[in-house]
Amino acid sequence: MGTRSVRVREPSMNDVARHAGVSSQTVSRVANGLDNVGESTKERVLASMRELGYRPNSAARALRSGRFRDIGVAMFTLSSYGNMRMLDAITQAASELGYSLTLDLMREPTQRAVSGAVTRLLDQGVDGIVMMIEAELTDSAMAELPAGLPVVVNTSTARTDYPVVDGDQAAAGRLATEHLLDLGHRTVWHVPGPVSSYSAMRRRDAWAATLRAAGREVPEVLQGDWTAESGYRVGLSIAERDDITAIFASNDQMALGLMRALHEAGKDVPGDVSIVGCDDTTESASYWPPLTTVHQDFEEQGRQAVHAVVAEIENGPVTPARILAPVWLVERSSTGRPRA
Amino acid sequence: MGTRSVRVREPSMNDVARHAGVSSQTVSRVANGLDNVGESTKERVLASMRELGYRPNSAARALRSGRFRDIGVAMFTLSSYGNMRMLDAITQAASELGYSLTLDLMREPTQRAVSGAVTRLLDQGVDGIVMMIEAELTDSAMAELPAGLPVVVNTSTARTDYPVVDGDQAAAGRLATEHLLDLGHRTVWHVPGPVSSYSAMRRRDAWAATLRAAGREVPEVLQGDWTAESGYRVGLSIAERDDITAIFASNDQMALGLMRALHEAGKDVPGDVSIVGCDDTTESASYWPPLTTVHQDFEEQGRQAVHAVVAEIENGPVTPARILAPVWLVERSSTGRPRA
DNA sequence: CTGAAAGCGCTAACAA
DNA sequence: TTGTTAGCGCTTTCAG
Repeated sequence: MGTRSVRVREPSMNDVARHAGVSSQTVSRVANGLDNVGESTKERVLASMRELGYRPNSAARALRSGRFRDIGVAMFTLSSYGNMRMLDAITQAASELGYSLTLDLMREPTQRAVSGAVTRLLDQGVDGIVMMIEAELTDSAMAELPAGLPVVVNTSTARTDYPVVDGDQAAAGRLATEHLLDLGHRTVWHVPGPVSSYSAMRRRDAWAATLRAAGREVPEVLQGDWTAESGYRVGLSIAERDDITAIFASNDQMALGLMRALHEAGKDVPGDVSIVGCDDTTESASYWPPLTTVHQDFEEQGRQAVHAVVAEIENGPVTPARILAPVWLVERSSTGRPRA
Repeated sequence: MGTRSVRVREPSMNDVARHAGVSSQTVSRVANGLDNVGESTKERVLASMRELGYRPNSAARALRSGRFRDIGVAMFTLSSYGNMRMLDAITQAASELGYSLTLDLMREPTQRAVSGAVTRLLDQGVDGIVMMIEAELTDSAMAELPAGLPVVVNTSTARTDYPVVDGDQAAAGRLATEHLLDLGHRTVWHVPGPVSSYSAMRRRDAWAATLRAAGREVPEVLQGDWTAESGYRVGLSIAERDDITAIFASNDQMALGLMRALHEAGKDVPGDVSIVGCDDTTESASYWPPLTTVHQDFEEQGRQAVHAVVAEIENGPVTPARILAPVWLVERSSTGRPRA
């Protein structure tokens, strides 16, 4: 303990080979778990490895084999609940498949930032990339990707030449809206996420379509930007209106802000206004009141994304699939029938 | 354009050298930004690089130089607000210093899990490791680390032979408690995080010490486990008691759960009970009521951790520092004077 | 089942 | 300022 001195040379395969009295080739075979090695030889090699504290040199291996067994993840802020959950699932899935994970965060939603992230990841030597981007810049940024690089994108885009994994945002918008309509509300108002977001756009479209299909009026949108703060501002702006009895917020944070504004204005949720969120963050069950929301299976999305890149890495280009993770409504206490 | 075909060989330094009519050594110098290269030669090489789409091979570089310019992060769940923020800051700081980041998540708080993570990171070839662990297993697990490996730990432990970066948990507990006492509360109750957590323990100790220093009774602890759910359960269990007027919860989520239980029981916050949280999560400002809490500078911690490992990587062992990031109280609406 | 030879792409050390 | 030589630790290929 406490002897954290200068770094010494790590033992190499040659060292192990010499120690075990075999060729370095045999050591390599043992290290890679190949079966064309005699039982006793294998034992001997394993023993030497242990004794010497051998650790394979991934640089040498990668140099030789051209594979790093490393996948890169490029995404914007971790602070979004969905991103965080997906990253969690991605790390787990990657490690289960024997891949390590290199993370690169993009600071701004610009094409430059995306290219920068991809470049850094590529320079680093990743075998494939999972891109978690949801803005419009996707397409042009993706055009720069080197041909043949396995890539999986989180949010659907116009392009269709790489696998896409996403939640079923259309269903999310529909489920939330139908729930409110079923409760007897005349129509449903909507607080969408930023216009640059594909997910937000898809939820919004589904909300409007559901309303139209039911023959209801489609109110003007109450623009938000994903933050609770924006939900709060929206809430303040409509707190005095008695004609608004049902609101679908495109994420839980905005729903939270909305409820805070309503509380401050002395309105009751769900007595005066029913609120539905989206994502089902861990804490939404503890909001006041506990939030009715649409659950997204981010874990599933993360897992699918990794499986898709790894499949591409190991088996070459596949016909790009488009995977939609299911969503479902979680009914809690922020919704109810409108007052008679 | 959908031409994601088979991968072709990437151009090497030799290719660039041939193309530019110089030696591969010169290309290397240009690639590394050394200044002992003629201006015109440099231009020519740069042009060739661009034309051929040259990208340095990090495996070869790492093999030769023994450095990957990669730091590993081992941590438990991403779902804790603090971890998430720190990881965010760590990624940013690493990329600013020209390091890439490999992430490994440990699934359970066991020694085995920690060793596993370290092993994977080491096999991957990281130059240093930032460990974000806060349980007691730290010490024994750390004992296994190879000598000479730059390591920074997030939570203080008994060991002192590697740099430690942490928030000032003692100040957090003191600030929260003093705030409530200053408001006129007779004493302050406490909902600590799990007993296995060092941070929780330190906040708790500070809470008790502050109470004792003020000559107040130190009530029994209301045990939580970081989740909002546990805060809710605690809240339910004390909802009927009129002698409890002030509670310090060791994180914001537990405070949220606590407030939900109090609301359900018809109690007013802060009218009947004042609540202080800890961490200052983004959403705590939108809780109902907006939460008074102790702000932790997780960004600072992440940044410091990276700077510390990188310093160790680049300059060799340093005398291990113990860095405490400052905390401060953020007063919002969940605290007030007790009823007369 | 085992070994020898060659070389992946790069940089450190030296020479010109 | 530029080039030459060698070799990092491993795996691929080919021989035995």
